[in-house]
Amino acid sequence: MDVKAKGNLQSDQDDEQMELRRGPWTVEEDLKLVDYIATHGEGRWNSLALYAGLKRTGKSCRLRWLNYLRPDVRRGNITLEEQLLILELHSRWGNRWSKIAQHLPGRTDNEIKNYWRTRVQKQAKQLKCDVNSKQFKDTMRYLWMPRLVERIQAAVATSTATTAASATAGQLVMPQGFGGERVTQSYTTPENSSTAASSETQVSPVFDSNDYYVNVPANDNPNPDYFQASQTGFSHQYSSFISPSTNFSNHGTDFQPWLDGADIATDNFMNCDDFLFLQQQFNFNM
DNA sequence: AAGGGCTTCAACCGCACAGTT
DNA sequence: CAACTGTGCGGTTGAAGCCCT
Repeated sequence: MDVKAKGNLQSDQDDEQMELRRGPWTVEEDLKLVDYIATHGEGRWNSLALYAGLKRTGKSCRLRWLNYLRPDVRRGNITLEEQLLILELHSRWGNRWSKIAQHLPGRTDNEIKNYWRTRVQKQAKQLKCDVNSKQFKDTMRYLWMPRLVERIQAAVATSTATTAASATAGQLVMPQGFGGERVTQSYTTPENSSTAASSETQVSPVFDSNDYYVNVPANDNPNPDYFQASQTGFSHQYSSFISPSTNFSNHGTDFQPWLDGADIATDNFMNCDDFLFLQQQFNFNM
């Protein structure tokens, strides 16, 4: 057996004692793991694997449980709100996937990491720019994120027209001014996490009214009105980074891809027009 | 229909670090 | 204090499914 892990002596010993399984988990293995944890709880993964009769490493059991079998794991497409939050939190913390995941209940760090690599990095690659470059970050901040905000607003406007908005216990509520709508959210931000237990917390799901700008160096801010706008309220933050006086200011009225109703898909935040526009911007500025 | 390329995501790996012995 | 053990994290891989020709 190919044992590459050298940092975990216990794993090596386990390998020597019995043939360890690798690769995809079977239904039987899943059931064993779930049953054992239901009875004995999680933790002590190496011994858990042994006592549960699983020919897996403790690490493998832990990963399978946390990323797949845990009852509160959310599956399915990343929603627009989640996309927005991921972009925002990544702009703050970088590849701190587990930290980001803490603010998206039910989403795992692995899932977020995969999302970033398959969607966001792919776009950067297609634009032939580095995902960590200022240009790409500005693109996220001034184009993709406002685009997502607009889409969320559009979706909310549609849903509230048919069903009365109801903020249920445990959900968070976007503040008034976020498109004038009350948007229930199920995630928490660093700013609200301490108060998330309250039944209705009036916080920004994406930005704290100060934090976002505090983290932007003065000479990194393309818009002199930016900070001032941030002082005046949540909605101004969004409007200000929708129309920064930068590379993207020549959108005029022609470029409003996020208002294209046909493109309101939850898993693609960039359509053909977006991409062509961005390519032009990048070529122009390079 | 087939097969080659691409995308997605579950799973693995190596490392770091904290706790325990 | 050193060795050992358990856990968590970020990076990477590879199998499976999808898409295109």
